[in-house]
Amino acid sequence: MITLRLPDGSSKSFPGPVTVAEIAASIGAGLARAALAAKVNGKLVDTGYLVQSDSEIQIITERDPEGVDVIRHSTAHLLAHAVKELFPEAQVTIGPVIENGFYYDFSYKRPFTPEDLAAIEKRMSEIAKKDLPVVRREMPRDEAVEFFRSQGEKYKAEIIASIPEKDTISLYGQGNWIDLCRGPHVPSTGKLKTFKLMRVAGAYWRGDSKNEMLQRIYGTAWGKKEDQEAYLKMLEEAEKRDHRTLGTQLDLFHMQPEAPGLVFWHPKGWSLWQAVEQYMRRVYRDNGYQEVRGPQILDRSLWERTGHWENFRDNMFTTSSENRDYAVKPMNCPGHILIYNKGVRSYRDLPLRYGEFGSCHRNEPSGSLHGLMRVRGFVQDDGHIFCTEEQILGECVAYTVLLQKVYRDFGFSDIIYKVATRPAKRIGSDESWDKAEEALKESLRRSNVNFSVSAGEGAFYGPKIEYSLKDGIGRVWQCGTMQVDFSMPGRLGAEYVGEDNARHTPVMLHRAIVGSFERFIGILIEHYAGAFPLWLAPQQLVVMNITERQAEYCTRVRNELANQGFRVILDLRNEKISYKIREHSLQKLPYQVVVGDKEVQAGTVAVRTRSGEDLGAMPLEAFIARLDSEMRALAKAS
RNA sequence: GCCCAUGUAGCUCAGUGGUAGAGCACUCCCUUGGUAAGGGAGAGGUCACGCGUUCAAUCCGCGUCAUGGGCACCA
Repeated sequence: MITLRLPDGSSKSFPGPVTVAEIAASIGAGLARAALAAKVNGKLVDTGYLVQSDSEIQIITERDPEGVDVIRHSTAHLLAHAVKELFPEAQVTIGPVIENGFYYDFSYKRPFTPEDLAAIEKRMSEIAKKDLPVVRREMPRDEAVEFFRSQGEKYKAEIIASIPEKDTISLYGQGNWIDLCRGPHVPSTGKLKTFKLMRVAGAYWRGDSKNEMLQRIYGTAWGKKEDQEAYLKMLEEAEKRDHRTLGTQLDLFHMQPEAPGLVFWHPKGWSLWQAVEQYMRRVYRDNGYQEVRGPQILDRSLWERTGHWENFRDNMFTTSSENRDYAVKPMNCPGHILIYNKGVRSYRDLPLRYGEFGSCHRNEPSGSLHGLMRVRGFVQDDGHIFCTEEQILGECVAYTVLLQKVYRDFGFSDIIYKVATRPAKRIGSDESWDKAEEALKESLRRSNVNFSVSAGEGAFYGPKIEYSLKDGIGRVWQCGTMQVDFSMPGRLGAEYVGEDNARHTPVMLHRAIVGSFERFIGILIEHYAGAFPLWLAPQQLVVMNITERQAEYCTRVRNELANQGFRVILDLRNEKISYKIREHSLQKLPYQVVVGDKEVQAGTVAVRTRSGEDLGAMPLEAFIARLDSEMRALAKAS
């Protein structure tokens, strides 16, 4: 007798061992049809799994996240099956589930083309329609290695050979096709109805750039058709708000072949930059940072002392003159230490905080460049805090509070926290690491936030907190960082005189809130889809006339708004008002001011918002008061 | 850096082995019109760059550069 507990709390008994499919059928015909897999005592299994003892069981369908994952995994198999039918020489490797879908890597003599993709997708649908049962079977490891080797699947054999010898391997087959897999999978290929192949790309075998390149096919798969449609729609939306597209449309910036990975900021883009920079400058000023500025290039010998010349030589831009070698700075910290070192510091000076809008250059690999998100020249809101180990906690607590306020002001409310702890290869004593890691964690606890720990992911010179924000369409970007550094102050000879009148090496904290301005502005562009809140908008207002008769009045209104500190443009062109409104709406200006004879006569302005709302006519002073209060409220989510 | 694709007017994109086209933008003219495109005319391109094949190359081949999608990298 076997008793099963169901998620609703009820129980069901069976006279002997019973499969998941039979259990589902005993509950209802509908559930039997919908069953994709099951969770037995928390473990995900196939519908063919035989339950042999009392268990907690939950039938998994496409409504469960696990069900969608099973569908995606099985669709990856379906893809491999179709590829093997169409291209028998192709060798299979791995095909995992990823966010929103799956991929499968193949080794083939030539890259797959978009036409191949269409043919493969068609074949996948055909195989799915046949509703082939998906069958699990098990095999000792060595037998499995032999099996795949005999099939000419050397990659698969290699993967299995790296599994411990004693383990039993599970294989999944459908029709005449078979693959190594942990499972679980859907009961039959007919369950796979909603999928789409997205693209082909190269990917290294086992993720190592020393290995050969495989052909990776990406696909998306869903339980419900509507979910896939919503996903494809979301992709379209994301494409529309791509910062590169908007950068051109809104005339913010451009890049060109003479300067790959470097940005030409146009007037409107630079205006946006300045809004961010001036805000961040206030952040420095109001939080105990002294703004500094170091030189752009520094002698090679300095980079040898920091270790950069040895470790990052290929990624640094260098230049030489009069028999001296220089490197364009890839980071700002050495400069800050050199400033710190000029003079004798006392423990009374600590914590000492420097902040810089530091311009750095790194020769990133050509293939990694990506719009504003990954560039070769960038500016960081780079701050360094010199302090004692005891002061780390207090500094981190204050920093997290500050970062939260900054992100909120920019319109981001969702922040993700991660602490990266000591790696195997590291410097510094275990006591120091203990103290520093605990300080980072404790600072987050005191901020009352949830955080995850990435064990071993810290830098060799110290642990760090990584702060990521979630944008308007749910994408996550890592921007902020707080890193403890036990190494660099010592390397460059930074010290302070302690209470004991002896010299000590300070701890240095590296911290940035927005990270790279370029990237952060790229994120802002996409977050707001170019419709920036008033305080960030490059052009906040436009004043336009209806006929020539109001030109002079419009000019006076423009001048007054400009005098009040607003970024305002004047549009007196000989065009219809609807034409002008359309144009400035497309340029996403927050407010449009219309002036016709009526307004001139009444001494008012007619105001229209970006969203198309007509605020009606009002005295200019009333409009300015409204703008002022909106500016004070700072950023609001779009 | 690696794989694949792409590169035609300021922008978005058609197109062809016989040196090119549209829409928008731009200039000029008409129009002075009240909340998302008024009308007409004009100007604008070494078809990314280099080398080949060819009587002839924007088109075919090779190379370079850049961009895009991934991979790898990211102090």
